[in-house]
Amino acid sequence: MEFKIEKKLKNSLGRVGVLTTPHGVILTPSFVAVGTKATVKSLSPDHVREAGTQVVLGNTYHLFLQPGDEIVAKAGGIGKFMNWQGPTMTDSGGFQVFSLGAAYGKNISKVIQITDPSLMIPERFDDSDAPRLAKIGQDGVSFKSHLDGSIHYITPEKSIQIQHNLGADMIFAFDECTSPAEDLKYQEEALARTHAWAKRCLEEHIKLNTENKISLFGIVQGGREEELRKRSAKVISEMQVDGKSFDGFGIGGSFAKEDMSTAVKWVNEILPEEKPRHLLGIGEPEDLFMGIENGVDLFDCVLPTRLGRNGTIYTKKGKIIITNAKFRDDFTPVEDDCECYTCKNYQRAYIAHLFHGKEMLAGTLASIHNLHFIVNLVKKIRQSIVDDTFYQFKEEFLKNYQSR
RNA sequence: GCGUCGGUGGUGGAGUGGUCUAUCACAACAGACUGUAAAUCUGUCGGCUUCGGCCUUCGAAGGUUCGAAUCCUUCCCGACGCA
Repeated sequence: MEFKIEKKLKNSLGRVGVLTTPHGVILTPSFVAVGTKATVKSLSPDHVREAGTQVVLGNTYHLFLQPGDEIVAKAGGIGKFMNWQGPTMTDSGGFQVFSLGAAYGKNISKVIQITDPSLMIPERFDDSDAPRLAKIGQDGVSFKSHLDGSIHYITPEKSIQIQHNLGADMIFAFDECTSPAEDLKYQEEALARTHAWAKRCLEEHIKLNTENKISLFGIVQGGREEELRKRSAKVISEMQVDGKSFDGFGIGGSFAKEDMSTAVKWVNEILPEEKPRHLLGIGEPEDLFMGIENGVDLFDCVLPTRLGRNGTIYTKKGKIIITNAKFRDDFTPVEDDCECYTCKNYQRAYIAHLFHGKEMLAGTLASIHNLHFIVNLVKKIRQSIVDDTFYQFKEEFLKNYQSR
């Protein structure tokens, strides 16, 4: 993998680059489509490509459970297996430590709405009895399969082994994505663990990466604490094994919306400029502008496809819920100037009808548009940096987007 | 004409003397969703409301009762059976 910065955004951390992988070139910043189980839900690879997507991200935990990484390896790797010819990535399962652990059965998610910091401390009295499918030990994480209840112990080494079997171009270190509700003491503990695991991931990766085809991204954590975030960025970027370090970096964690931009900035001011940075799991239009302005090169997010399947569609004037009564007789396209397959061929009334009728095509058409919308928004932002019109573009876009 | 069974909120369908504006499902309406336990989940779903309540509902009208969707009478409507 090779990363080249082509242009920088003045007075900020933002940049435009070219990331070359064994399966093709990625023009960054770029939005990565999420294909957890080696499929971008409801879309064929043709749809994904036609939406402008350059990279797809699969998931270690999910593919390990089903169909099993050996099967994917025998199929020729995740790309071949799912018939995606372009670059691929896999997430390490670190997010599942959070989503199936601390967040399990709770109302906590990747981005939470909290303004009052005092509200963020509580949680961790003794909730060790709380039901969860992921339990953290010093050495790794014990997962109870959400599919059949079987127990699986995932260590950093195991995650890397699975990811090498899956065979994506870029893989991630196994980390612990912490809940923002954890207190400082826990964040420190978890961060130490993430760092120790990162080292083990790097060691295992170097051992396995004999053909030098796979690139490993280290993940920065640290919650909302400036000191921890900066420490993590430093530790992860300086980490070396046999003179080798991480090829790129992920920025992880669950954020309060207000904290996200500061956290990203703290981290990217420290991470080495010449390596790519991936803001994990982030995705709303506002966040993409924020991330790019603050030096992020790659994003992935389930929102385009999840929102699409659930009936929410992106437009330049904000999101619309296509099942709303007013769209039942709206015979215009979702967006009249959109180039996606959905907009070129279908009316809102028809898509609304498909959703009301619970037809499978509903989620597909909505996801095609949403993925196209987000992927191309990032492309346009990239172009605006090239054209020196980033700030104008951002202001204009957000004014329209938030006008409703 | 006689007999039997039935008529419950948009629909289906519970409830058979008080805890009933009435279980539940569907439909409808609105909302949520950020490294996918997600084609999922939440809320509303008779009217009014100063959100504490108030008023009106179970085919219709009477009646019994402290109290009726629930019991009785008559009527209306539907299905089936016998003439």
